[in-house]
Amino acid sequence: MLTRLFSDPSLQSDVHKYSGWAEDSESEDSKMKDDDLDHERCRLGDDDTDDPELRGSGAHSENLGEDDDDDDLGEDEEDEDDEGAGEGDAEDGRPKKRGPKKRKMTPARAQRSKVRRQKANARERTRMHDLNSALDSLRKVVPCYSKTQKLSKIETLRLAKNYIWALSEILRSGKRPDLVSYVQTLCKGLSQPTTNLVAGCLQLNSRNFLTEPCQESGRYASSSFSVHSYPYPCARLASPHCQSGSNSLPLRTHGYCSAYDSLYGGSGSPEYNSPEYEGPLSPPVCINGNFSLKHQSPPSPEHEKGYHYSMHYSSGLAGSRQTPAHNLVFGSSGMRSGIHNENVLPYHDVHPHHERPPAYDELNAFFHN
DNA sequence: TAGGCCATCTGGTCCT
DNA sequence: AGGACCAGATGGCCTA
Repeated sequence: MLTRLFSDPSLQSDVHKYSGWAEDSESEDSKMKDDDLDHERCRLGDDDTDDPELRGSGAHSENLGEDDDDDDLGEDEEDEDDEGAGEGDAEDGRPKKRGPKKRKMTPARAQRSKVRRQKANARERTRMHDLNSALDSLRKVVPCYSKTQKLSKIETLRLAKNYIWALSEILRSGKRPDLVSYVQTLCKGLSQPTTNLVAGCLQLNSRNFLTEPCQESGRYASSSFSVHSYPYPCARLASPHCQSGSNSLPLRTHGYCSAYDSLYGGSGSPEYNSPEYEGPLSPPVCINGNFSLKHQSPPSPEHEKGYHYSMHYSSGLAGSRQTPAHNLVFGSSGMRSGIHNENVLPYHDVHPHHERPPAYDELNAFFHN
């Protein structure tokens, strides 16, 4: 909010005045910005110096505003030592400047400073790009991934934290968690939109909680949230072919898609190579069973063995009735139907092994026991 | 249009 | 001195 407040052009002059006060000098960045012609924030530049050492020199500045009587000091004053500026500060009630005397800003020094600043900017950009790349990598291994509707940075971190926590709890307890608590754990602290997104990715909107007997798979039909009987969704999501393919059920919502898109879209789907998606899928979070990391597609008897405990979505879920009590927090936007996890592409197929979170192997082994 | 999110610039601080 | 890291400031873009 403060940023917003400061963003108000009507307030910016006051903000800069404040900045000048707070930093006991004119705004140095105004000079720095002058050096960067492609940046719009050069608006305050009135000096060709950009050496931070000149901060607090008491040089003239519009930033100091109308109450600053030092404006008439002129540029000559800028090269004076701190004492002069300090006295001026004292008159303004500002603390006397301490520290080494300011060195005169020669053109050579100014040029060096400018280059230094530009290099620092480039490094900072690179650093932030690396950070964003790492965040993208993280997005791909949390239970909800979409290239079209990326989680925000903060939501990615929150979800990752929750995910780690949930997996840790699974390992610690040695039990399959309750579906509801699992989802609640994942979504703890997330915004409502993100919660809905995650729930959608997990195929867990309200209707999923009111299950009808599984009519298609016939395996995990249940009307309860039984840990052992409820068909947990695999959150291996957002396939590269996440399109409303002709052979896919309408699973896509708000730009993300579920594992089912990949299932029904399949490699043979015309949409499979949609340029919209090209990254790896999110890992499975089939907490009701093993993580099926070694599944192959198309399914084979080995696969059946592999996801013996895997989630199976009931087509009946799509049309199932729901009661308000089951609405939970997920809303109803993310409902999908007709989900068969037999068709879920194995995580191993879409995630290079080196990208697989280490926990998955352990968890996979665990659920195979 | 307000608010959220983001990229970028910037100066400060700490460390090598 | 220079690099890494951080946080504040700012403007752009997007969406409800």
